[in-house]
Amino acid sequence: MPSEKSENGRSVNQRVTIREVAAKAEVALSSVSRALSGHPDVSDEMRKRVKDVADELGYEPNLVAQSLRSGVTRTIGFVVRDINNPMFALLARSCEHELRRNGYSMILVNSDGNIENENRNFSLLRRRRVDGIIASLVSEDSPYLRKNLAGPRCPIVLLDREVKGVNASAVLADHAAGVHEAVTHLLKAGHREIAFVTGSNNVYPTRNRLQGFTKAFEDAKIKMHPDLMAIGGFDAEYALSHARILLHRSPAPTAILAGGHGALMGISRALKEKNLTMGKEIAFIALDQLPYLEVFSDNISTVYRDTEAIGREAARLILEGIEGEKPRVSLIETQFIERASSQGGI
Amino acid sequence: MPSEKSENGRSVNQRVTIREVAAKAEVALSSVSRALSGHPDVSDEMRKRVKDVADELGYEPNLVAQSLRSGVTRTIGFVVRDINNPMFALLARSCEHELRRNGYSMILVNSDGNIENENRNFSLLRRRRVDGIIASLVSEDSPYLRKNLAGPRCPIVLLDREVKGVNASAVLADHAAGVHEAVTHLLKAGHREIAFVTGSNNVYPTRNRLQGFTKAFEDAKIKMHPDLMAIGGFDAEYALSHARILLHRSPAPTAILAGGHGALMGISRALKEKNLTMGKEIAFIALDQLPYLEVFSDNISTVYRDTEAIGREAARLILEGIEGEKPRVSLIETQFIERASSQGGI
DNA sequence: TTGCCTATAGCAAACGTTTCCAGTTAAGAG
DNA sequence: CTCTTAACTGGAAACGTTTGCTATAGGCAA
Repeated sequence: MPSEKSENGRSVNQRVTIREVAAKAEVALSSVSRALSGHPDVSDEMRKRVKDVADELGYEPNLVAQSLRSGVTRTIGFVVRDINNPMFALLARSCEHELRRNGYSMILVNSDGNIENENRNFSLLRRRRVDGIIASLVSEDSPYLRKNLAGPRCPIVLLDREVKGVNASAVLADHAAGVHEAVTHLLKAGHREIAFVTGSNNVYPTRNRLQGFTKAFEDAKIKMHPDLMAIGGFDAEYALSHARILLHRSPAPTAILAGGHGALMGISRALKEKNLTMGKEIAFIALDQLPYLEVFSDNISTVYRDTEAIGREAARLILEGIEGEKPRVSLIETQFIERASSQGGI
Repeated sequence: MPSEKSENGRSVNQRVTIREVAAKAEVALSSVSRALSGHPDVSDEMRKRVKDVADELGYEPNLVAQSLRSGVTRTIGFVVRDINNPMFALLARSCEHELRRNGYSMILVNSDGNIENENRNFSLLRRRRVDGIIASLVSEDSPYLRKNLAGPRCPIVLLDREVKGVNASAVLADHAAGVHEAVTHLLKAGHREIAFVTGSNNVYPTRNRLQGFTKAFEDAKIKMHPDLMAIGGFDAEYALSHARILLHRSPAPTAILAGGHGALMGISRALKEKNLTMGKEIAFIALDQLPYLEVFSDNISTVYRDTEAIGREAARLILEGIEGEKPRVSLIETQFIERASSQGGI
């Protein structure tokens, strides 16, 4: 009968360890470790012998034990503000790709837009002893922030967030430039009643976009209407209800800017309700090139930024940090891309 | 001057360990461990004392050490075939949510549709000693498959894949039913030249959809045209080139089915090239309710399955497996949802 | 020949937990 | 009053690696 072959005296269920490799190769544990990890103090003969035995036994090093001993987990934590936003999928993907290329794995945790969850996520990553954390924070003024950004003894990269006084790298998009370009375009086309729906200004993108927005008006020496701004929520519900209100205003807005995925959803629903078509009765610009737009709505004007580049850059910054370099801020450019939806309305 | 306070005699850079908690509370290491892990053999007084000291010192257990000792990592590996498919984002998200709710973290690795990458990914997860693996395989006949599915000493859940003779759970969608419904609908509307573009049949969804497709013709006692099927690639390029060919056939197809994200992309581009509008000159059905369709293309008829439910179910199956239950297969229903795009063409 | 250096190998102590086992105390039973 | 038992507590050995230190051997210069 084909017995549960346990040649080496151990149960077949046990995974093979460095100890068994050492025994079979008749060398010391330390030699196996060195031979396999590429340590210089190993003779060619020893290395070959150990590698052969390791292959033969199908030895796969225990990363948990390696981590405990060496203090390095080769794992990066990615805290994402709200994974509902499809941009994050793209970003996380390119980031993971770059990290894996460098021998790191990524643990992705989602805060669902909630500060308490975010705090728990940071704690989890600290307990897991990740080598670095990439974070898209829910807000820049959470009470846990100091602890979470200063506490961990690992490099941190913030995505599109500005937190003063912490020693973290950051990837910031230059939203202001793109928005400035977009709004200037609208003003030149004769628009005056330009509405703007976006999330609250406790995060950098909102503030930065606002800067570009107001500066465009200033540069054109045109007075803007503060009551056309709905600054307060990134979710579709907020955008929907505020878009409804804005559309009932008189004079009605002739153009409308959507800050992010939720705003895009909400506004497009509100427009449909009132039977308004983007690019005809009203000009529309999305302040983010959301990935799904490429597919079916290739007529939507956007302020574009290269999301995959942001992910890659975040990965590079965290790797730099791990190698001991000083934190730094990396600026990503944005650009207004004119398509059909920003026509009309005038 | 505010010196680098090192009250406990250790460098401030060192993380606090169970040892320091034990010292400060003047109890044994083992008592601290038991008190914090909820072990029953601990007096109330001891538990309080330990917890107070732990809080005071800001002790955060080292999950790496816990894992090494206990053999449990509370980590699930998620091998995804190709994260380009936006459905996976949704699926992974709901899965991660369910896992985190149960105290598990998820490591997501992407195979980019490549068998070698997939093999490396499995190896990585084994070395990380994950407690379970959820996998969407590149193909069902990769040479590494036996090793990767039988090798790891942990439960496995396959997503929409059938691999005979391995002891794994699976979440399978009942594509056949939805496709049967969709094709029957088209046949009743008078369509005869129904084209079908999808990935190769070395994965279950293709084979299963094909079953539903042919059975619908059989049940209607109508002969189908095999030359209207393009079975071979999930990527947009494949779909584009084959859709072009199909559209030049004579008689031209009056309806076209897209199997998955890539097919949808490719076909819609081909239609645009020929200036054909879905629901007018040609009927169109997407064999997957892709998340972005809800947003702008709410007129696309689809065969729907609840992607988030699939993610949740995968999480539950893996947790079951960890608790020692036998692997099992869970079937998810699909359903034809008629919208405007499946009109016309006749 | 002697001494020193280099290259390599082995031993054993970590890393931070959990858990088995044995010991202590106090309470309850006889 | 003694014995048994229950309820805890402490000590120490794991878990599977890496790594500092020591030992050995051979080569080479003096």
